[in-house]
Amino acid sequence: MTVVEKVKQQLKTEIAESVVKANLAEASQLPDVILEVPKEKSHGDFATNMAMQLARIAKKAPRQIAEEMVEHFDLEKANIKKIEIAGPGFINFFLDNQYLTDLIPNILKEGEDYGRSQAGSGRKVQVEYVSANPTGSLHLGHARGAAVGDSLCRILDKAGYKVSPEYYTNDAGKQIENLALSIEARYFQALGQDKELPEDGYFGSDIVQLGKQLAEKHGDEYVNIDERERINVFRQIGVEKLMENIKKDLGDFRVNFDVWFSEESLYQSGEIEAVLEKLKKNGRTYEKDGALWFESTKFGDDKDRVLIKSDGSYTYLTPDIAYHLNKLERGFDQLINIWGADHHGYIPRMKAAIEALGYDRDRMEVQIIQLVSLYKDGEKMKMSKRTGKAVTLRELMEMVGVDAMRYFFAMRSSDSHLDFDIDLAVSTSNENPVYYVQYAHARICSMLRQAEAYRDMPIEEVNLNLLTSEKEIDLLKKLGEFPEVVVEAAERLAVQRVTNYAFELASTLHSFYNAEKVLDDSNKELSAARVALMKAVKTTLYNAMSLIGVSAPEKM
RNA sequence: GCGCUCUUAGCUCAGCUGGAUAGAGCAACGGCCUUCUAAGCCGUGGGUCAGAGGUUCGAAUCCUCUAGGGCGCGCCA
Repeated sequence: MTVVEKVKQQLKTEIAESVVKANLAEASQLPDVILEVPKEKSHGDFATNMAMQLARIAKKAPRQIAEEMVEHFDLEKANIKKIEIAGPGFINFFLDNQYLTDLIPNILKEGEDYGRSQAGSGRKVQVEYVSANPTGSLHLGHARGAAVGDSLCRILDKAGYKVSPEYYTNDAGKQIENLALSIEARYFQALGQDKELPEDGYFGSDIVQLGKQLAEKHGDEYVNIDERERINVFRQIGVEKLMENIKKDLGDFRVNFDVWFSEESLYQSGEIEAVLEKLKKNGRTYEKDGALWFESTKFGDDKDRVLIKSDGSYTYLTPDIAYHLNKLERGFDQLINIWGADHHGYIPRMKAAIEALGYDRDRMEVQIIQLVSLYKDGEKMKMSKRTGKAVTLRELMEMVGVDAMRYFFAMRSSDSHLDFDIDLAVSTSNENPVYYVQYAHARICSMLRQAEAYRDMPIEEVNLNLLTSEKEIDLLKKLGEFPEVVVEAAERLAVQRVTNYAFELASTLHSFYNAEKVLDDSNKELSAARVALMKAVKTTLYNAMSLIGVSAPEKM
């Protein structure tokens, strides 16, 4: 438990006890004690709305209740300097903030682990994201999903969950057939022969390249073999090659997976057959018009879904159900799927399937990633995977750099549209928030480089009680918030909380920097204390930035 | 048409699951470098939280309706 949590806990206990002591309510009737940090500084360090909540139970006016509570407070025990009753019945607490300086030795000791907590109590969470078909390069939409998914994994891990990031490779089915046919066509074209691409083929330049490479490497070796065999070979080569590219792109984007799960493996292991059997046995299927249907409407879907088409092949849904059963059987407490906005209509049927298989539908949680619109020179760029004209993750990475992309994608809540302004992301101006945060880190590093006399001083020898100015207390408070921010971001799957926090901490630092001088030879004791504070800020900034995959430069 | 979702300052968005006078950044305007990095700081202006009802001590937040945007609604994937 951090110092801040201890103090808050203490205060909550005091609040609860004051209610009981004042005979306002029985301990059993007591609502949860809510402590908030007021927006307005003049409203104290913490505030509670307990008096208002008790109005009905105690049958008294809130302000009257507040007064009776205040009479029964043990100020010393709860570290309180001053109490005020304000507004409709808020009780504002002004604390002796000296306790905050204890944060510094803690942060320095914990280092990269500052912010880590046991909030998730080791619950096993699987996060499946990106999962793009190996039929081309990753584009902008995937990039946002990748950034959000990876950041989320890092945050969940920090908050004490046991996280398993996973990529589901759709290496089977019709789209892969089309990929093979597209490669075949490009291969023939590279050999100077005429060959049409299939109607739903992939027109990307990477496929053209691949066809050319195959022609160069293997000549006409594949021209005269059996067509089935040729398609098979191209399918394998295509999946392997494109997955290789995808992995490379993701790696360079600082996104890593523990598990790459192959759809094809579900066919080979017989799990698709097995899940169909299970659904049939549970009486959740029926036959109609020569197809096998899943009664998903019994579980809240708006229409039933076909599992086996009348031509005998599976729909997209079928292996996906098998995949989700596989995940559930692996014993995860929670499955988090990160899907593009175009798949949101797919959620009810997947939840229906999970329920039909006998699991709690809420075991699976879907985080929707909304579309990204790219702007360049004030103009909106359109993306389309099929025409091959899409802006790819790789291209954008080369244009604006990983840091800017990761920051921008982690900056907004993922369920709202994002306008990505390329010119803004590359600009090295003050319009660019990435630099604002990085600059704060670099600034501290610069100071530490010059702080030879203090930077290696053991923390026990530093008089931290000298840190009493308003800006110093602001910084300390902000530092203390970090662990809670991580926990909240994890619980609500809200990556942007961490980004906003990093921005706020940077802002508090810049403000402090302009108000106070850290290195001052005429006051060495204070300088030493401030250097220690700077080290703590540096560590916390670094940790926050790591969570969203943004680098923390030492010089800019 | 039905379902999901979004609508907050001129622009892009936060808003801690119901709290006090709704906040940032950009843009606009005015200040701050003989002092540790001015990619910074300080200040000013800017709002019918899309609209209308409701729930209650209290609503941007919860419920209903309306308007507008996005996405989805295949024996496609």
